[in-house]
Amino acid sequence: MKLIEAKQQFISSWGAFGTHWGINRTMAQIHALLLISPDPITQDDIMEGLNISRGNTNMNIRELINWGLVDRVILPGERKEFFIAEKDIWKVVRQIVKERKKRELDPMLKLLDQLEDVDGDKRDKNVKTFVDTISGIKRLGLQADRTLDLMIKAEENWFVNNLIKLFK
Amino acid sequence: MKLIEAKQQFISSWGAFGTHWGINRTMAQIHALLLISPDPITQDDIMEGLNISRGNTNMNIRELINWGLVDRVILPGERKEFFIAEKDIWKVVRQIVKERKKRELDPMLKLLDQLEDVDGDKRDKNVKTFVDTISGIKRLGLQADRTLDLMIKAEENWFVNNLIKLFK
DNA sequence: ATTTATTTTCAGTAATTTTTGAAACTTCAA
DNA sequence: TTGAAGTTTCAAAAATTACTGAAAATAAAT
Repeated sequence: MKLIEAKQQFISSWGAFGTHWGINRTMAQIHALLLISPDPITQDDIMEGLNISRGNTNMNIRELINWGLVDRVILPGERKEFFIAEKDIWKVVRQIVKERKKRELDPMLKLLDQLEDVDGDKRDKNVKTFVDTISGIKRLGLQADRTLDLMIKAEENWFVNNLIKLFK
Repeated sequence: MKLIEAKQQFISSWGAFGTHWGINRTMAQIHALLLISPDPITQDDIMEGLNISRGNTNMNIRELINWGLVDRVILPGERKEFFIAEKDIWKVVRQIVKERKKRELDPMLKLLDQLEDVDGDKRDKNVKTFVDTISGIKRLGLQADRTLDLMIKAEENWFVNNLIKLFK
């Protein structure tokens, strides 16, 4: 397969993949393009590479920067801004885990705390089922929380090697 | 907080949560409603509980059944079909992991295999960056694949206890 | 067989999300 | 300052995704 063709394929698939995980297609595609670009590139490069508008490009780059996956770089002598993605995929994953945990898991746990102490008699099976469900989810959530925290701190090899040892 | 209010809150939040993970809002809400229902319920119960149409209800129940999260049950003497959700949240998570792995991770790994042997000289930095990116993702994907396979097979306590030990 | 209850399908509609592009804003060099 | 280059914003349009409801299909009862 030719490089140009493979790049297209990768960008397109990465975009489709993103949509299955609640990430918008264009954002994932910009990320893909940056991942396979050896050097920093500009907004115009991205617009051209993906055939998208300036506004769309700008918004999604900003979002990628917010997620901590992309950095703005200023090249000496250049007027335009350039962008570059973190290439170490393990760091990328840790960064995504960190952000999603903060944005989703933490608020969910807070909510579950409130829901857990609903009024009513636990002998009422409606109350019991509700409380049991909420408690079960909370317990799982707390475990995920702890595990992910440790994962975020861990070094790739340390984590992976241990997992391999553990499961072998 | 009153039970009825807490139920509403849970259903609504579970729906919102789902949308962040590529699951459609209604499907997640139906799942939530079933999780907190002590006894099996009918399509009409769901329609009424969530204020949605028959068609929508039917489609999303079918989807939940496909995901292995909900079962159809026939009650003796009843004409209508009833539905019930798996209540053990650890089983639910394993089932979701299993399905998403099959639907998303496996195809992605297959694609990466193809993309990895792109034509061209690795001394060309465009080729090198591309291949390195693809290889990095593939390596991570393979590790995730193995780990998740073991997780799917594992018992809750076994897995969690080991992780806790590992990270302490 | 016919009627009645229930489930499924799907074309059309509605809601939501994403994208565009032009105007406003900012930055910097002359 | 002024203006050219570059960036950001956001209302409107387009695209995508989800939902409705009535008709068709299926299943059970008489």
